[in-house]
Amino acid sequence: MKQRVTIGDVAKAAGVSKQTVSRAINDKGEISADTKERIMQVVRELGYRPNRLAQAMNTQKSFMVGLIVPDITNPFFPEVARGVQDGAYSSDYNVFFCNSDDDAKVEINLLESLAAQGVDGIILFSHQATDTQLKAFADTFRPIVLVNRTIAHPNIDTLIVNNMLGGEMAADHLIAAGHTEIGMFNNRDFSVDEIRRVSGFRDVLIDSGLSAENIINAEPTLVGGYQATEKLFEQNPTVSAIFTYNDMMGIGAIRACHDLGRRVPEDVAIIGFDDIHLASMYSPSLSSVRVDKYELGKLALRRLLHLIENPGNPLPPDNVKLELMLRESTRVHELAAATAID
Amino acid sequence: MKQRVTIGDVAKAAGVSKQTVSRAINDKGEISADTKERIMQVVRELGYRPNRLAQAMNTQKSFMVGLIVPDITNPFFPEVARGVQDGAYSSDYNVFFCNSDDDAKVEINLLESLAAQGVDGIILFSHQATDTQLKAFADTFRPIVLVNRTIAHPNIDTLIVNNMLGGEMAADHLIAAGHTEIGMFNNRDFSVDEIRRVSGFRDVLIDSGLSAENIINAEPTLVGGYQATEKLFEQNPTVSAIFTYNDMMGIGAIRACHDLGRRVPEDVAIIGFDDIHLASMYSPSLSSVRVDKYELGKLALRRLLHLIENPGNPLPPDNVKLELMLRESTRVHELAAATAID
DNA sequence: CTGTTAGCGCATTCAG
DNA sequence: CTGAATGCGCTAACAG
Repeated sequence: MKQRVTIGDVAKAAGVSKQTVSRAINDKGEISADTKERIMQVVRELGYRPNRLAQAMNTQKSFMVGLIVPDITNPFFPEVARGVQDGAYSSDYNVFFCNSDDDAKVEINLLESLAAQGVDGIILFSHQATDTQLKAFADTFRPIVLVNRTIAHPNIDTLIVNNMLGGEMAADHLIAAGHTEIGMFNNRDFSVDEIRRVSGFRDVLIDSGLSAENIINAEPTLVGGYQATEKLFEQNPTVSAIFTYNDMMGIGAIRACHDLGRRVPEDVAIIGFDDIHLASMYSPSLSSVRVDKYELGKLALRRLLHLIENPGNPLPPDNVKLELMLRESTRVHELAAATAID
Repeated sequence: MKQRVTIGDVAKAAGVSKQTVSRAINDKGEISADTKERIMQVVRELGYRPNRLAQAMNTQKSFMVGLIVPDITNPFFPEVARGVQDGAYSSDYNVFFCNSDDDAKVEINLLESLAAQGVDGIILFSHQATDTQLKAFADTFRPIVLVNRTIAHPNIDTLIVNNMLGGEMAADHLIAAGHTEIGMFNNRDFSVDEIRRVSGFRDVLIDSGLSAENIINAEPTLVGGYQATEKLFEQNPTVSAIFTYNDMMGIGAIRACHDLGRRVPEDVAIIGFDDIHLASMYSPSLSSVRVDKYELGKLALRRLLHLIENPGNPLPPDNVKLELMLRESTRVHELAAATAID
């Protein structure tokens, strides 16, 4: 294989020093317009591209960032990742998009590995690592943007979705529709901001004098939602509505209802969370609290890049839009055919 | 922020030279057992981790690889990515998992960007860039493993799924079930190995004396499959079965049939390709030609790492398993309730 | 405006 | 078995 062309090759071909080439390509420092033009000409001819690793050695800036999520196969996260990547690419960054398997040990390993690899910062969705672990890591690292979790640390910034509000929106709707026995599926892990969506939901039930006991903890996946549904109806066969921690659980729940001979929405209304693309294409389509995932990714990246440039000075808190999308899974009296793709 | 500890810090603390530390951590070169033990002790105490960027400068090996796919939000690819990443992590590599948007320009940009970033190799799912473009890139780069596409070039290795066979399996089944008017949804782009799944399917139809004209080209997405279905039935309302390029199109097709008042499978049988996790959870569940995605990712990575270690000597061709998964979308006489999660 | 020197953190020569 | 020099490709700090 041909060796990649270096700054030295360009310098030689242009008859100048390496430094001058560096100045030309980085567009800084004074340099005469025509030598610059001449150099850029050579750069183009030789197809030179600066070696980022070498650049990173001096500048301590690698133009790499990490994105760690618990489950890369949950469609929510790839949609977030698109937002992160599009933002990153337009600022000339590359993104390590990593899967932690929702496992504390893997999370820490990934953090350490990315740090050793030299990333300039990390966007982290973490449920498992403890505050202490994350703080210890942050001590020796650079900016981290933590999503849906708050840790007080100079290197850790936070981006929170108003999950409690989302839960309340869903609860208000189901109660207004007349449901009195309502089930909730929560992520099996808690103690983080994210599960506020379920506690927000639950608070509304309690305020309305309804039972708030029908909670099942399970994996936030298709299978988790499926099994939680079986369990729920074993415990309480009279439930007529379910609110799920995310859409994957909601879809699993629809499928389970189908297999259990309970019709959705006639017998059971279901509302999910996230509004992944699939929610509107499922059959019946799934009502859901929409999170603007692409925007969420873009915002997280924006916060991170800002912190990289301005250590210790995070942007003012962002607001991620939420919207209750009502579809067939909560709709009884309208015709299914009226629902198009959205 | 505390500065990350370097090899020099360890050397000083252990009272030896940097070289000796280097030897200790890399476990090569002769070094006495007890000085090594002493050094490793200090390494642990200080929490030292070698800086990969610096290592890469000398060794020309960054322990980073790229994975470029056309659509990160198609669940097929995250499942492949898991295989790639799990393989990579166990060999101490990090993976840039990138989305090309199925756009030639983006593909090339990503390739160039990853190359500048210093990756040791790239796994590429590409439909858009031309052979010429890819060859030109490969000329100045390192190993590439191309999936489902063949290009003769010393730096380009190939991993092919036997798509033609998969198509044939699906066709055999539908014909045996008595279908005579069968639609096919193909990826809008062609000329690559991957679309052989549809041509394999088509060949069987022709050999059986059936019409092979009901082909629609569309985006390989939910919406693409949805719209293709509308178009297909406009053109030929008598079609009783559809084979789709991938599962996303298949699910879009089921949903479209539902909205068009055609029952699946009673009026229309549907078979997809890939067997993404969702296929078995959709309602009705989608029959599909299963590709072992995780294994595919692992194999691709294995081929790539082998090529990184042994330039120019690819492994013998691999065989990715295929299996026809029959579910509700092609099943008329069995009870839906009989289908559990699989 | 341009060239020279130095060094980022590490591994690969070599001496000792 | 260990230490001292040299350089990976590039940029920052100086010279000139």
